[in-house]
Amino acid sequence: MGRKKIEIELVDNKKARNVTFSKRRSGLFKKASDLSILCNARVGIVGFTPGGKPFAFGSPTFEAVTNVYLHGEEGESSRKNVKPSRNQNINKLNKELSDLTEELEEVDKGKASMVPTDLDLEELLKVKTSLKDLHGNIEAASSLLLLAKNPVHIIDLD
Amino acid sequence: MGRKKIEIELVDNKKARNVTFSKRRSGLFKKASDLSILCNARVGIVGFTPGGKPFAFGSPTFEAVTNVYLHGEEGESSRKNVKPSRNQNINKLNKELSDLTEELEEVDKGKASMVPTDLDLEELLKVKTSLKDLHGNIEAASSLLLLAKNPVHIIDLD
DNA sequence: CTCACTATCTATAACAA
DNA sequence: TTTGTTATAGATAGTGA
Repeated sequence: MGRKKIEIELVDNKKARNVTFSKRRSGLFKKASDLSILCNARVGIVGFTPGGKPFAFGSPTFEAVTNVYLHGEEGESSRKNVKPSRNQNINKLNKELSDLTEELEEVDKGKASMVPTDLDLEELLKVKTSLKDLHGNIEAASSLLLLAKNPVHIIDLD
Repeated sequence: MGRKKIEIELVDNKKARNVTFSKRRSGLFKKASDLSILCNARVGIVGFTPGGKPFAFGSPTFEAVTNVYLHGEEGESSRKNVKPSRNQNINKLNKELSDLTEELEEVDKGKASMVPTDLDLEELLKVKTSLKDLHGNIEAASSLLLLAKNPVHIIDLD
């Protein structure tokens, strides 16, 4: 699939590895998206980058996947029981995060109208980036939790 | 990628759709596996077939994905013995998150009524520190929540 | 990181069993 | 539904900004 055939084994060069990861992750997401659209299926992907950062993807949306675990869906054989208390914990975490995001945005706006210095804006950007990571963290955690509570079929390659 | 180009839209013929799903899901799993091996990443996939059946795949294993939340990296040791007291821990962590959010709100309010001075940086540092703490708490909460789960059963599909 | 380029390799659409 | 074949469409390795 490239200029040269490669073996499926750890890419030793760290920089090349990251580039490969970036490209292939995008490709994986597209494949998941295509599969979902072509076949009216739901696909969720979660994982960790080589650097340990969590990432998640959902098609049509991540919620569309997790919601089936949470509430089941019409026309489908019942998806078992899920304890509401635990779901609320997850929802609460997500809400806290949403609230935090709003707060930060307001802080940002406030600063913008307060003769901000360049340094301030930089700091805010960093903070916002951290927030974004947090969201990814929660999303991945939520999905994994939902999964874990509902045993599913695992398929092995090979 | 086939004899003919197709649009990415629902395959109307149901039989063809299922064949497509079956093949593309395999392809997706392989892509996930390759990505995981090539880049030393962890990838988990979950979803529902057109027929509503759940499916999942993990590389290197599904547990390897979830374990990052448990132990940060390798190790799948003591996840079997879950203590009932965990709920208390979860609630406690959730409360801490709420408190942190309140703190941030106060920081925000403080800013709003404050004349922009060099104190801005101080406030920003507070926010950043709070965020860092939040991050840690969320990860801890996630881990505890994960601990509360049932083991993912590895069984053959269908 | 991300984007562009493009020669090659890979996945798969259409068929068939 | 699953598997195999084959012609093509699509993904990407290597490289450079």
